[in-house]
Amino acid sequence: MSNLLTTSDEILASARALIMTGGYNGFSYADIAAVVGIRKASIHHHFPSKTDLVRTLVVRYREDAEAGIAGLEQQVRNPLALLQAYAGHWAQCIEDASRPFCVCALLASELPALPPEVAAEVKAFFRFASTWLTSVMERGAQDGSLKLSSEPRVEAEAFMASVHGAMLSARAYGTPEVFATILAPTLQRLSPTAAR
Amino acid sequence: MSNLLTTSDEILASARALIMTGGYNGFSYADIAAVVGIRKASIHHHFPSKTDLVRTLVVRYREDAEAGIAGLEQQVRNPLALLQAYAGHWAQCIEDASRPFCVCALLASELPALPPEVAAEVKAFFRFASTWLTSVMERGAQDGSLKLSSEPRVEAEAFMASVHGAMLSARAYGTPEVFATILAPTLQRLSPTAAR
DNA sequence: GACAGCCTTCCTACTGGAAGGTAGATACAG
DNA sequence: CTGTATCTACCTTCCAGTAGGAAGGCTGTC
Repeated sequence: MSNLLTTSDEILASARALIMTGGYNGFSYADIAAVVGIRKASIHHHFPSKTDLVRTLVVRYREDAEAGIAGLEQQVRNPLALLQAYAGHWAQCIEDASRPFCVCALLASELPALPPEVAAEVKAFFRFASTWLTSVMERGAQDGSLKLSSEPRVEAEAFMASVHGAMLSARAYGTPEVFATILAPTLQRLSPTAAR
Repeated sequence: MSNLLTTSDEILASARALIMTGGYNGFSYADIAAVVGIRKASIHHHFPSKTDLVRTLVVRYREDAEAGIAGLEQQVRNPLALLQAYAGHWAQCIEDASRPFCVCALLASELPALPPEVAAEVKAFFRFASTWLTSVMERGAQDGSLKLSSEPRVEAEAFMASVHGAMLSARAYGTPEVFATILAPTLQRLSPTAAR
């Protein structure tokens, strides 16, 4: 109780770490119990079913992302800088190896095999990210800080796809730098200072 | 014996379909047995362990890809057209919903949780795809059929990342068209006829 | 041609362990 | 004395994998 982290927070944190390495079917309550230092049954007290656990995990993940982006928007005004900060966030996560993959990108690849409640939340995360990126693209097109070659929504989807694909490649090659290498030309292309 | 498909081929085919929906941990020998119409133990006769099964599946997958690309290279000479054909292949797979995801892209997301033998083969697939795409980019840069804004290898990695990310988005949104929508501007940008 | 042996394929039946989940008791705080 | 958090003990189901045998085809030998 007097801990900095509540038990349910610890459960969620270790579940996230486990999902990031092996996906939804890649972890069990026993794995979490071993990490957190409690018994399986105690986890069921906090999250009656695995579906409950992962659903609240994804909801929390989106809420954190929303808060993080809201904070970023207050610090950074320039749309290009926002995209760079977004890419930089993931680059750091991948290189830290502490959070080497976006939970939702990983869960999205398993979508058809996920419990419907979890799948719905994963889809909601994609819509949220897409909506935000689209708004950044729109602002960039208006104030000239971004040079778009397609509609803002299409550019946003393409940007998000690049980020997710680059994560996958970084993981496949085992070389985190690959992420930045792939994102650099993508950001370069969106920059108005780029030649031709 | 007189079948068009051998039993082991049928096992591999249904394993591939199952992996494409739920990944490595998302299927069991029992699932395959139900589809193929034999007993679990019979699968063990063909593939002693799950690792064996998936490893040969990935090896076969890469061999098929190599053969497919070799055939494509004989039909199509123009590098831009090669990239379009490559993207078109995946677009068709996704829309057919028969093969809605690249097996290796899916397995790559689970890499840290995969048996080492399988992980090694998945990595080999990524290296193969990257090497081929790099060679296409190099030829395109030489004969002017592609307009690169970075080194061929970087363009190849970025292109592959776009394809994989677009697959993920198409799955997340449940709308196959998203794949083509994302790939279109990517191909457009590589085309020499594109303005600026 | 018939038998014998072998190989392949598939089967039933089983094992040990891990999965998600439940029942019910205990400890303790407000 | 009620609610929260944790425990032990257990359940059912599923998992990958094994043992051993039945069926049938292929081949060599007499």
